[in-house]
Amino acid sequence: MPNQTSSLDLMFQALADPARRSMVERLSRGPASVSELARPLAMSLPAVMQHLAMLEAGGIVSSAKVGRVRTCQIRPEALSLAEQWINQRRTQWERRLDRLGDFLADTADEEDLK
Amino acid sequence: MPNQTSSLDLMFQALADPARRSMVERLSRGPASVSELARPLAMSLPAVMQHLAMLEAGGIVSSAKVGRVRTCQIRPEALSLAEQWINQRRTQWERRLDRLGDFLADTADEEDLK
DNA sequence: CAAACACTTAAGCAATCACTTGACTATCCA
DNA sequence: TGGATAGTCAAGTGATTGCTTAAGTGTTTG
Repeated sequence: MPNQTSSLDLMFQALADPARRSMVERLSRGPASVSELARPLAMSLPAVMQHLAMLEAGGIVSSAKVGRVRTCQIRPEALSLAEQWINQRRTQWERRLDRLGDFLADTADEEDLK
Repeated sequence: MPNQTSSLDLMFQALADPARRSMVERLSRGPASVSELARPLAMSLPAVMQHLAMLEAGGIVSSAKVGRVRTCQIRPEALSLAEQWINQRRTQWERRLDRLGDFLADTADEEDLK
């Protein structure tokens, strides 16, 4: 059964692998070529290319080729999209806990009046 | 070759599926049973159980069974871990852009002196 | 021009994912 | 007690991942 993949799917999927996160960490310090990204990773170049493709599919990285060198960059808008999704869930949950706390406090006050 | 999976792997992996994100969205409004989580999803209960297992493996959700009902909850600490990782990469990139901007501005100033 | 460089493509393989159906096991309620 | 309810286990299937090796394609550089 085919997964209908949204942009958040591809984004989180892209971040779910340590090799890809290490590439993102490297890129967060500035642009890099494919072989620079590959250097610290214990795998073949084609493997790195495949990871790069997933990062691009997730919108997290963009790249362009000049001569024989492909240079890669982070796309921070994409990262902030993922960040926002998580943040919204977390704060929604925390607001709920606050309301629950208020409710319990009110109930306690009413108890005090007795 | 076995993937040595870290907690961030499992976390992002857990968030990379629309069914699982919909479960998290539901849970961010408060605790729910397994069948409540399943109701809006067009899939069998066992499928939902498998998604739940991945959410628990990622530390995003915890659950406990009382009588015949299993009640699930969000674990916001886990969510904030993922949020922090993303936030660190994004801000590191943005700081770099700022420094680059300063450098270019300084260079322009020196040009002005000529 | 020829060799080195920086990728790129293709094919293949084992492991994991996202489901399914078909049992089965405990509650809970009348 | 006996049937509905809520969940669980197991096995199987097709698609996707995460790699590999082998064989290219363009770009510099001596």
